[in-house]
Amino acid sequence: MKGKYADIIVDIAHEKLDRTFSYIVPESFKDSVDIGSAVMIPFGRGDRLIKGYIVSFSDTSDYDESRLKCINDVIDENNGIDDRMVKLAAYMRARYGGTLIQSLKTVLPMRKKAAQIEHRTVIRTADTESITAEYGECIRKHRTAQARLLNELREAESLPYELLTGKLGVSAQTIKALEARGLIRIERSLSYRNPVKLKDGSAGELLLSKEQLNITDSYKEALDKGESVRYLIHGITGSGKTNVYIKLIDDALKAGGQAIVLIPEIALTYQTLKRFYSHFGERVSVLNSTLSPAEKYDQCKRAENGEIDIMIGPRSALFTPFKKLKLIIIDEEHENSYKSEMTPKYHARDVAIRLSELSGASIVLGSATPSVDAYYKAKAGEFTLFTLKERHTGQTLPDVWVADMRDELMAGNKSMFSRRLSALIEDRLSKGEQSMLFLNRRGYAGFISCRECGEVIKCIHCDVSLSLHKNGILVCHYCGYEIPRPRLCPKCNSKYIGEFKAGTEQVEEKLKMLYPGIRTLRMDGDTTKKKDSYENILSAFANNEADVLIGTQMIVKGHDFPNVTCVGVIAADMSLNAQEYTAGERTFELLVQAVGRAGRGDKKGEAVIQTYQPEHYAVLCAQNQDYEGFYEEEIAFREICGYPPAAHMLSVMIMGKYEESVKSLAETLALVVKCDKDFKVVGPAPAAIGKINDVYRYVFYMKDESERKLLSARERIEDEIKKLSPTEQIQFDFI
DNA sequence: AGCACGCCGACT
DNA sequence: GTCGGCGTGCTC
Repeated sequence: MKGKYADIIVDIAHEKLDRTFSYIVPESFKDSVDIGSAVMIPFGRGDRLIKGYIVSFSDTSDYDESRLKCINDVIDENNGIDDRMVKLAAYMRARYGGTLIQSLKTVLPMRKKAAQIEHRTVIRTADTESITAEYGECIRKHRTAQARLLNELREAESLPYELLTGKLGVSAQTIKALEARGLIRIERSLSYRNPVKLKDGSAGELLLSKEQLNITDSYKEALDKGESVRYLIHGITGSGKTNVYIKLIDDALKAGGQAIVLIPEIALTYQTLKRFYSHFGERVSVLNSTLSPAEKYDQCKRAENGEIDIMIGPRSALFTPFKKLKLIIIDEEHENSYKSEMTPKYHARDVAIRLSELSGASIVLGSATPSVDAYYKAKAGEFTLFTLKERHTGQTLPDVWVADMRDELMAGNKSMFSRRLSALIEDRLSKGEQSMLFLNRRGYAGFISCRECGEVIKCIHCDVSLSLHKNGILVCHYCGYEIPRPRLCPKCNSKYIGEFKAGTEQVEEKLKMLYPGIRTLRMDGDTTKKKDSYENILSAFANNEADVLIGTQMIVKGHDFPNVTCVGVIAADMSLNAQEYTAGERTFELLVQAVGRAGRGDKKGEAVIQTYQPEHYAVLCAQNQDYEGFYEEEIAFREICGYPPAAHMLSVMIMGKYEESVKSLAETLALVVKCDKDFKVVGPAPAAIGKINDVYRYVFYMKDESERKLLSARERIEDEIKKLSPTEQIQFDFI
């Protein structure tokens, strides 16, 4: 039970503070605190009040008991479910690195009532001349820290506070000193967010096919026995996965349980939600990015109090504090957005599996193109595989053509559209039907390929394409191998070798040149920057306001356009040559999805995949919609090369302002693991994006079949970091 | 992270 | 001698 003392993690993300501190629990708070509670505690010499989280209780303390301080206040009471969440955070800390407080904040994200996020900016209040004068003064007086800051301010009007204390190594008191002298001021800005409301629908009847019943019956059986299950549903688009989910949730709810449904943010549309609302009404709640932190907090409280039973949302909805969690569903399980980009860089699928273990819940993954990872788990018996092959809408799959762009060049066609695709677009124009042109921009990081034979210049060590740098040198971002850019194709001696150039703008221009009067819509990073423009473009296209929609990744997901009967993939290769081992998987997924956009109405669709590598299995299998075939090829590749899921991988990224010190730190850290163990360390080398905002990035990788070995390697690196306490930032990524 | 302590160079 | 910037170490 609760003891006299509470072990508390303080809300400061720093390795040196990444441990618990003991505090006395005053008698008056005994009833309101529990594991996971947020409390205010006096910390440090000045006894300044900071926030902390209780992670455990004890009756004894290793620390001098007379020097223990008291908990000052309880900010957030809770009812004990957070024991599980603290364990989940501990798992995430152990698996993905970082500090426990970072993991805790991920897991207990909505515990702050604050409706706004504070952001600090340092703004200079003097003109350039006086700053320069002051700078000279500081140099003379050897005030190096102030000089560094003033030097930056000569160039910039304002700088983010965190940048100064982090990358520049200027301490808070130096900033305060300059503020006191009236040279700068610190501005605190608050950002707000607007809420979005959804309406309820009315209940409808669910008709399930034999295939679908197979899944739901099996679940019901396990549920009756009080067992939990792990399912992977491989269901082609239109096979009615959502109806299966609804039935599963229905059963879980009837058994007194609660459910979490994860959906990629992009698929979180009104139509999808409506289906859940119409079945479960007010028992459903939705978390999305448009909710303010205060609203998210309210939703969590409702879940905790049992006012709702189903939470739908992206990745973070996984941390809904349900007391009787019985089912976790992850739809479109292969989606990249389930992987967090922030420390801890967790994957929702893996964390969900751990959460299901901690709470005794079942877990159901669903996808039209399951991730190699999940399929591998299913093959290994960790998940039960179900396949949905029938389309309940009765639509047929489109005819898919592969256009070999090498042949096009040989036939004298130097344009970016193959003859087949041109013919189809013309045909659709005459019939008043619509086309979609999908431009694969993934891996557009300047690889070099031969337009005649399709050869791509690759690294001799790593089997990834080399990137062209501005100085004309080809560099491997895995191992650092470099060669000068060749003039002729090393395979066929053709001089048609170079960077592949094709942006959405160029495609649009070319189309307008070829077909004057054609109405086009363009959707990419540039055109969707404005708020709501994403929805606007899609609805304009749905209203037949354009003949062709040109876009990147974002047009292949979600929305159905019944009048689209032609889909063209301009350059399928681009993602094949991305510098990631998942390039094949990503390409296959994108192609299957893109092709699936054609013929969603009653009219039959056609699709053209343009490529320089028509023989690549990702292209061939996408053409035939052959998932099994693709998986077999892909897993063979992963096994041979020792990539996940056949092995685990740990990447270490070092980021800092000075390239030399970043590089040497990377080498030092790599050496820690290089010399003493038998597993392969690749690199260090500059990261795929070697410099962002003047911050240099170096990276090295380790691959091994043993998860434990890699995690212990990470611990050793973390120890070394603690010892050196460098100014550079280090990020781990474990797959 | 942020605060106190104490070292060391600069200036009266 | 003192003043004050800036590195160092500690925080229950």
